[in-house]
Amino acid sequence: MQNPLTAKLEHYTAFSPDERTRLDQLLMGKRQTFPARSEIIADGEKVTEIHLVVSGLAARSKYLPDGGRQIMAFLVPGDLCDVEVFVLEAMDHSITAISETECALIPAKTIETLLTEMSGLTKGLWWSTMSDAAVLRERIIDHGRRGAKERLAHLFYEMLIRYTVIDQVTDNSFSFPVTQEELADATGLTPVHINRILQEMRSDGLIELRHRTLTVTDPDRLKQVARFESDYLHFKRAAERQDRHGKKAADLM
Amino acid sequence: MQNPLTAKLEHYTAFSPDERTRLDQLLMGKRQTFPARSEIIADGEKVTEIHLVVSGLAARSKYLPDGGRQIMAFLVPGDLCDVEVFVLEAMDHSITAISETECALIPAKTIETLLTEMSGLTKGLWWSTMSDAAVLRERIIDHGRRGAKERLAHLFYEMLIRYTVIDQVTDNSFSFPVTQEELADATGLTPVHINRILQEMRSDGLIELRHRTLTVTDPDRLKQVARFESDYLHFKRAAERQDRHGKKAADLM
DNA sequence: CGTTGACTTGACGGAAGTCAAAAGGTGTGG
DNA sequence: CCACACCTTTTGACTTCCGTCAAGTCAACG
Repeated sequence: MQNPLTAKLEHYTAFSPDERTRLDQLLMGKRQTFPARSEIIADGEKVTEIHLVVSGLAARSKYLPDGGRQIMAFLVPGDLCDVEVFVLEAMDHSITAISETECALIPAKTIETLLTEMSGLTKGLWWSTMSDAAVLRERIIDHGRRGAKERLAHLFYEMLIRYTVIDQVTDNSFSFPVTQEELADATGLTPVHINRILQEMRSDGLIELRHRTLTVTDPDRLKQVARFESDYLHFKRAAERQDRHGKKAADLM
Repeated sequence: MQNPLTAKLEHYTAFSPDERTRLDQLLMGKRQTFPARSEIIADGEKVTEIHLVVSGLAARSKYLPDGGRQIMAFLVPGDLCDVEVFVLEAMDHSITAISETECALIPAKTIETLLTEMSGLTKGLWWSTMSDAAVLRERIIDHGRRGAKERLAHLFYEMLIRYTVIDQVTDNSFSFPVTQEELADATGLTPVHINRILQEMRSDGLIELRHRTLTVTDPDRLKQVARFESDYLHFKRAAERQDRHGKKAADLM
């Protein structure tokens, strides 16, 4: 059978014979087979090899504290499990085998070489893509497994962090000029329902949203309500470096 | 104020002074300001410049045929709007300004240079990230704006295409060894509800799901039920090249 | 043939949607 | 400075989709 990664990528572009050979060689290395229902990569794991699905079926999923589970994507042959190691300190979700799944392992060395030969801009663009994807994954969990109030709370808390990172938060307040209808569009709820939940959150003393400004009255409790658990925005390094912005952002997580 | 892109990326890694200078220079070029509620990038547009939000607030969103709208992500200063042009023929969603938003435009030339100096593997990895993100975005629309039946239908149709691309579909049938509970985890529904919907779909003559094999009895109608509209998997080039797999995959879209 | 895991069925409850109308803001032009 | 239009927010009554709980069936396998 043809290399499924090349098969997939050729739907996007044509490769030179040389490039194709190199891609094919990636699958020639170490292989590992995982039985059905086993964990290919655990949540929180620090991955050093990239896993590529060669046969079988796997899922990118997240286990929630309440025992629930959200599958964010199915991985079929040709799909990569953990490209995000380029950015992430550790996995922010797990990869599980649905049926018996065989993976090709692409060694860390190959990858590190790539990183060093990349320009700062390339890295920046790529990281941007990957951290966006992390936010998207979290939003899927929101929509799939969290109630309306949790969902809104989660969105607000996420925005609090993201605005903190770019240093535009003062006294837990920041400009967030969205209408209730736009909040509805973002959370997959209706404007009417958003309105009712906002009232609840206000009377709970969690937030204020007035004059296009969001004030997080009680960040800790908001975080709790949101079940904001994972460090999915991956600002760990910032926390370690303890720089000006980093310290503030790290405090929130 | 500091360059918001650098500010954000420095939370991930340290840059050399040289790299930082080059990143900063990106924001020194052309700028464009978009009024509130205007479209920064239209769905279907072919973008030649990368847009970086410098100030204001924008949203990555999709307008649905029924007039509804799903916001998939908010874009704050430092966020890139359209890195996906590296893979996509055209945007599969639109970017709209929520409040007045200023963007820095990174010219096509800068980008093309990057592409040529990238190795095939790097491209492969990056594309993989980006097409995964496209699938994630579609899943958010599923969860936010589609009912249970549409959601399941959409998942099935997506899997049909993805398995077709890697040439593992015969007679609209392919191995899809998931339990109803796993389908529930993937769609954000309950196993019980999945069961009832599957029964409906079976009696509608849309699909069969038995013995770990999914048979799409009526692909056209399944696609309709799923409101599967966008070409979000971006196999256009395959369609153009009319190769063996491509022709089949293209027929589905 | 009994155990296990997946699937099926029914009765009931609740979170969120729908529809419709009123109230509150905001900006523009007279 | 008022009046008007328009948009956003708020409120209430009613509906529906989907979740919950719980029991029961079916098929595979040792």
